[in-house]
Amino acid sequence: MTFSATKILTNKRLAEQQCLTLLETCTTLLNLTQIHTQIIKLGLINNPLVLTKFTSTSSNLNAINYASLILFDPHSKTHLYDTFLYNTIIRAYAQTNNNRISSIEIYKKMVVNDVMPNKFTYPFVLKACAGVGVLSLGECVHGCVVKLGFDDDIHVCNTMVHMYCCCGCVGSARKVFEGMCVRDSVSWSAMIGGYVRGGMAGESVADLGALELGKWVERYVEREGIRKSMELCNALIDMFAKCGDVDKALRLFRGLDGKTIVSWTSVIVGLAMHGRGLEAAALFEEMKSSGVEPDDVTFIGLLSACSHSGLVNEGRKYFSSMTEEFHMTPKIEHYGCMVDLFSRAGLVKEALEFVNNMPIEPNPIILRTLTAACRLHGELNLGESITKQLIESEPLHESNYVLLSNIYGKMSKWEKKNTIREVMGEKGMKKIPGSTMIELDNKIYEFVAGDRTHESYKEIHEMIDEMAKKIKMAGYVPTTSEVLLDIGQEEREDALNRHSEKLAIAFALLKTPPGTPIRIVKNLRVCGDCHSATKFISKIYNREIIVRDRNRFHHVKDGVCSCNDFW
DNA sequence: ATAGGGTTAG
Repeated sequence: MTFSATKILTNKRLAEQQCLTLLETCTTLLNLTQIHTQIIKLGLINNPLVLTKFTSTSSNLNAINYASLILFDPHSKTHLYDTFLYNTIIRAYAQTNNNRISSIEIYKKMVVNDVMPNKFTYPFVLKACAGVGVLSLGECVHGCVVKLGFDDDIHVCNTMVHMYCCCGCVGSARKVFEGMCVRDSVSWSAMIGGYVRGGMAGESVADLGALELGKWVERYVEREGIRKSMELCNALIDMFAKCGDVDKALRLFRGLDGKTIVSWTSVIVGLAMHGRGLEAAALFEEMKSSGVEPDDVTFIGLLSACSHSGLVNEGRKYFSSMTEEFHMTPKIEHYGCMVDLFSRAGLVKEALEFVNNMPIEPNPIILRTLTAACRLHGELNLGESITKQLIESEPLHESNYVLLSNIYGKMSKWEKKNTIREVMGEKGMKKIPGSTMIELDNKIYEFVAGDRTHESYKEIHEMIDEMAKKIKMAGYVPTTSEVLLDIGQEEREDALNRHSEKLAIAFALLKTPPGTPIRIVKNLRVCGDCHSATKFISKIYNREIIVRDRNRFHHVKDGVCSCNDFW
């Protein structure tokens, strides 16, 4: 009797072990189905170890899907482990790239089935919301957190900060952050990361103030003696670089001991944004000698650094070193960087040849880079044909139409250009209007082209006229060919003068004492004419002008821009 | 048995 009981027990344990081993090696859905049958047969459906294993095979989407089937399997009576099981499945989905929405679906089922979420549930759910980026959903979850009283948990709050930041709502993130009674280094990294990304997303309000805010954050962290973890330092480096003080970022980086690949990559990317390609390349070499292996992200940073500084040969060299020296397979992103490198440097033929010889199909992003280069360097027919293909493959992507319309503008095919605009109108698409922001005396001002609503409208326009006269005398030639409208020369010049960059600069010249640096933020890429005019203005008015573009910084001083005209 | 933050070209 004793013997057989032991035997059954041993068998059970053996079966359990067998299932665990099977799950360990399982790769396909078929295998999973078989294992599931086995699990039911062996009566292991309520075995927590087996179920955990089932759900934690998270790298395998099939396994996650199957695990969620098990959860709703009529054979399983999972009362004891309900919350835990839901949590593991929610976590598994939250960690995938494309199935975060399932994570939220499971959470909803959890609520419907009256299974109580616990404080471990919410970081997963919020992470999924952050990944999906839907604010309303996140807000709803926030409401549940408050209702259940989990808003006093530091982990939950940290993820809420992260979630709001990812949804582009830095203000709400800040509110949660302010409401926390204890903040640790994770809270700060999440908040700093939010300000940085807020800037990148064009939520310029955050990022204009961010340099001052950043300094304040650093002082605060120092004063409170908050542990400066590697993640926090890397977030600070990234923030200072993206808020315009790349030297500060470099100093912080130099002071780090135990630099990780993320630290190196952050600072290389930072230098790239500021057009300091040679320094980025030098740092890359230093990194190699210090024994840190570059990864694919490092190469994106490095190649974009070459691209933004016009270092074509270096870019080529580094691209081939990826395969030859580091035995990596370049991804579509790296090919994209190379196309961008050639395009910026005006080597349209090389760019085209490169695309034709690529071992993978170019994606729409690469094709758009190529057509933009075609437009800029006069290969209009080629540009037209590629853009038409793009519209066919992505009929809902607004920038394809803008590109084609601009190509027709450059060809002076006004009728065709108008047709495109009409098509866009019919489809309810609109070109994003260019705008420029500036912060003066703690107030944010936003300008759009031809703005007449501003209180100082008259003064600004007088200033612009004066600016135009002075810089023309110094040799500025308005690039009227960039005005893609069917109008005469004088009207073209006038259209250029009403660009939002020029309005903001004129306003700053009026309102700030001589010699003060001017910091402005654009939502799109800076236009060629404004770039040229800014250089002249910096010299004549003796001002340093720092322009933050959609992609990068331009430090304009004494008639020279840090981008060396590659952007 | 289960948790949070940092790097990515156009």
